[in-house]
Amino acid sequence: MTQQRKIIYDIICKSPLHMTAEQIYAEAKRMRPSIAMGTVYRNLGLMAEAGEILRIEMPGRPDHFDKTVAPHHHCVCLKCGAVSDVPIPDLTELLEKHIGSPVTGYDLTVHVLCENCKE
Amino acid sequence: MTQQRKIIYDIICKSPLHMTAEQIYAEAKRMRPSIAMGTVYRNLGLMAEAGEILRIEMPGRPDHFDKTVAPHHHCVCLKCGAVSDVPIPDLTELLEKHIGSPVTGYDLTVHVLCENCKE
DNA sequence: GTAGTTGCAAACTTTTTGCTACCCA
DNA sequence: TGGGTAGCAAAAAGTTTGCAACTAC
Repeated sequence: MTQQRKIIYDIICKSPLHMTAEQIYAEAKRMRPSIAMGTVYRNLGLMAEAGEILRIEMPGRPDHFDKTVAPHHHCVCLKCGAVSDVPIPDLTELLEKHIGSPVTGYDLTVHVLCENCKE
Repeated sequence: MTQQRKIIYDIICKSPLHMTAEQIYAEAKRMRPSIAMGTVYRNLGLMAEAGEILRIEMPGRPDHFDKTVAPHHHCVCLKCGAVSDVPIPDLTELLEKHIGSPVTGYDLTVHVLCENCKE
């Protein structure tokens, strides 16, 4: 584990938000101005693959990253783009019941207006 | 409605598949070799916005387009990337019940192995 | 005639990758 | 001292856009 990776990992762990690579980069740059975007992406990818962090993908938006690696769901605010956790049980069984064949997994993102944005 | 738009619309309507812009472009080019990718994207965007076709977005994959505009759900084959319809009821109420606040909408893509790909 | 559309190419966004130099275990 | 990284810059993939020429009505 290099200094860079530690910085990136700490940013994710300390933040209550689910940040994008861009946001993590900006934050990391404050602590180590020489850090490169490529390094951020590379380490995010490696940590996500190793199961140390969770990559949250959703259509049309940059990936976000979550310190909570246990499977769970997320919502995104349609106005500001903020991503947060949401208490929904696993839907695999329900989906299989309706589809009638095995389901490998699924992507779900709930659209909401977050507290700040629901004017 | 220009010739180009009509060609694009017909391709979508005639195909049982949910094609990508790339695939639609390839098909359109056979009928009108001078057509440009930009024209395909522009018309897909315009028709999707007008509600004449449905844009299917999912993380990490190109958009697909569907002639069925009524809201419904889709699955994607993890092996070949083919997208098809899937009979799942609307989940808005279920989601709101769990979350406890209004839900504007949601993205759901079910991961499967399609008939051809389930070894 | 003119508003809208084409084809082309360039720009854009997000993410990945090739490369050389470097650092540390 | 050699395998894994960093930093940089270029590339990749998918999509959008600016613009001059052209179409359709």
